[in-house]
Amino acid sequence: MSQRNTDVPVQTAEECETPEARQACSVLDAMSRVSGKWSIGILLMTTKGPARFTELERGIKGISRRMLTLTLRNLERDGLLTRTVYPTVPPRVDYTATPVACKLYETLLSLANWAQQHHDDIQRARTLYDLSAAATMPVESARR
Amino acid sequence: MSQRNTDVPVQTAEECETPEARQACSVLDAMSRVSGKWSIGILLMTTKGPARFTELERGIKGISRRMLTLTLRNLERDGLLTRTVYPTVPPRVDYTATPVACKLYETLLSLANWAQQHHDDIQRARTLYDLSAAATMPVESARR
DNA sequence: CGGTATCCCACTCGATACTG
DNA sequence: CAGTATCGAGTGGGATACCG
Repeated sequence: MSQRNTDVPVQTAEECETPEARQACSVLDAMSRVSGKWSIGILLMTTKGPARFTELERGIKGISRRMLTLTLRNLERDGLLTRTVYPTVPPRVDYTATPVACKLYETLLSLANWAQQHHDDIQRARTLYDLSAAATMPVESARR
Repeated sequence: MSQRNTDVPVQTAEECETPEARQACSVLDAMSRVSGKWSIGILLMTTKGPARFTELERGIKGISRRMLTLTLRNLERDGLLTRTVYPTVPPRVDYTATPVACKLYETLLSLANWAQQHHDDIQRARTLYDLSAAATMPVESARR
């Protein structure tokens, strides 16, 4: 009910024979923790101090209650978020990133840097690729 | 036919108002280039020199022809892979990671390090979480 | 050898409504 | 306020078969 197929994508890093495959699995492993549309945004808002449910809901544009809850639960399950309930009326719940998550966030910044540096390169490569692909099959491109 | 929804997940980094949101988008952007089950493995094998189609197919355990082709095409489209065709008989195609992809791979290594360092923490957090979740709803856990 | 073409299922995510 | 429950669409990816 709470989770399903979240364990072991294909094989764990330990089960891989070659060291290269182990590294690939490790990367996959790390990425699966923060995959999904909303994990990064939530991590981002909770690494700078506790955030309440509604704070997150308002701070992350476009997220639905359902997805916020689901993503929070998954992050909590992985030990990346701590959930603190204050038994007040009305109820109040704080979410805070754990030290492990903060470490992760730091390494994600280098990814962000890469993306910012090469975003234009990639964009150009794409349009170029799409253009030449369209040129070789003009029928398909005209169909849309 | 070749691609579909690969452009702009929700909003581009430029469109984000707060600098935090822009970084979140950048990370998402970078991850979307290598998301999917096989991209990392392919990148891994092609950063150390050219690799042929069948080499990749054999080197990456569990991948199907279809997914190999699809992932190769996407990476090529983003300018992360160069595809070289030798008009011989039988045909021969080489795939090589571009310098941009090699830079990406370096930053992915820090992610791999994070995963390796904290894999056990996360595993422990999970079993703990699942155990206490099962304890609070014994009916659900007995149902499976 | 190096791909396409089809079919199909599982899972993710969004929308909406209800609740302690 | 901080969630759950339910439904339904879209997509990622596997299996299989065929092709230049």
